[in-house]
Amino acid sequence: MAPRSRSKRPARSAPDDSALQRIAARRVPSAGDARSLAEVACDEIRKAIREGRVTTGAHLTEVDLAAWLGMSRTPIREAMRRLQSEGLLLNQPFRGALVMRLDADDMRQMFAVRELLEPAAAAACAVSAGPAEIAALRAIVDQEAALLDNPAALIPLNRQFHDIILESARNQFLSKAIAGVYSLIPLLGDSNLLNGPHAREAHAQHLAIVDAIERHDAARAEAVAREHVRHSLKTRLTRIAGSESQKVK
Amino acid sequence: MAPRSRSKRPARSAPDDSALQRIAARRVPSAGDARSLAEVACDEIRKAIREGRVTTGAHLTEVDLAAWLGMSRTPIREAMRRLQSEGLLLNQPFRGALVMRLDADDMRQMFAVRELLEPAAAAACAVSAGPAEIAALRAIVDQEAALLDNPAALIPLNRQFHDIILESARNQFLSKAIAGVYSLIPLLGDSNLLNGPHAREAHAQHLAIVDAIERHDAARAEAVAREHVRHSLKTRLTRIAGSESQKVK
DNA sequence: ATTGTATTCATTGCATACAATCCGTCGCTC
DNA sequence: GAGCGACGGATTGTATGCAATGAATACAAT
Repeated sequence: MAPRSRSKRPARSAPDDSALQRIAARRVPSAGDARSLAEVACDEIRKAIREGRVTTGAHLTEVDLAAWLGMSRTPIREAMRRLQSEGLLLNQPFRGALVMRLDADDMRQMFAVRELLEPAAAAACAVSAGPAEIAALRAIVDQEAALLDNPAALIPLNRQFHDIILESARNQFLSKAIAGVYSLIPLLGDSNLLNGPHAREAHAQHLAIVDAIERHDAARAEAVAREHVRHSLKTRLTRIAGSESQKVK
Repeated sequence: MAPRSRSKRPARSAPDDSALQRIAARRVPSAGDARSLAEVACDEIRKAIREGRVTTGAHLTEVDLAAWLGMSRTPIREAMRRLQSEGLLLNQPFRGALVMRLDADDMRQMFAVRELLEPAAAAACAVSAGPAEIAALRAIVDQEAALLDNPAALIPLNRQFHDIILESARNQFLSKAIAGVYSLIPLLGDSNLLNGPHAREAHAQHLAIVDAIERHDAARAEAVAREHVRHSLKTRLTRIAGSESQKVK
């Protein structure tokens, strides 16, 4: 435990470079930086969670985060509220907020919903995708093929792939529902794409999905997308089972 | 009226009373007026939208709402942000927020998602519902049977019915996804349950769903729930088509 | 030693003041 | 008369101060 750190406000002895960066960025908004500090805070906290720089169990307080990011509590409040409603943070009554933790059962629930939504999105995309969108999907899959051993490049491509399908499905409610689930994926730990064999299999499935979409074969797109989700869950569960043995509880 | 009923007590004058109050408040934390002003504002605005007291097109500003509800802009901001992320309000850059308007196409998109999620919830409920939950569902359907011509009573029953199914499905992500869609239903206008024939049909479908759940017949529960959603959409589209003729542009 | 109580601390809720920003308009120049 | 820039109103974004409250802890009494 590293709990009571009353002296969590050095602020003058420990110059916070990121804090300075934020202040500088605010004083010189000429670069078209129209983002509010609340959005900045949201993204920074999200990134910190994704990168594991804030551990599940540490309780984040408004003042600590404000000091960290060099802004006042107000935008921090707003960011924390947003992250709480997204499900990334868990509001602990008077003890700050915890980073939400998802166990294997949560993961299964989450993938059960993905297995409902993503195949539907793929099917809708197969129905309504135009040539431009199909070309964009094809381009992404082509890039993937050349980067199968480069997870750092693969991850944003994967995100783009799914985003394009979602947009082509032309259903804002479906998009929002899936986005609500996607935002919690960082809580599941490292991406599956760090796993070479999984990345190859996922790429093959992406390819099959694009082929089906190009032929406007909704049933096939749906089936492959469902298999894609199932395969992703299987990989994650296998990984968890492997690391379970070294968990000290 | 002014919901300004916050009881700020000195908390020092009556030791025994305050102690008892604290203990009671701890046992039932969500029952008292421990709601923050932001929550109050959220509920008030929601209610105003539901009751049509704010028209789509009027732009709500923070200061106006703050004056209306007798609080400062800070909790209003929080409430507006929440309603925006729920999709009830549309943030207009620097001109206040609009009440979101959904057209027939939005409605179809929304029901397409409901048709994915709600049958899945009914199926999961059929698998995992215990006797207590089945009894609760049965009780609601029984009450419905006696109130088929009383929409004001039917509407909360309907909500409870779906809530119990959702909880019994034991999937927090499914619940959140459906909740995200449900919260926008007030934007669709009056409830279908104001329509007598529809209310009867909906009740019959509820009954069939409970029967299936009681027999743990997931496939049947899923099929009836899907039909339930489809029927609801059909009723709404019919109503819209009827009122379309009197719409000026 | 254990229990009940008072104090202190950490944290949030809310209000208010101020700065930044956007849009429309008016006046100025050419 | 037309283009253009500055000003003003409206609205939101941010900082900060204060009050309230829950939790932890030290302390006294039995």
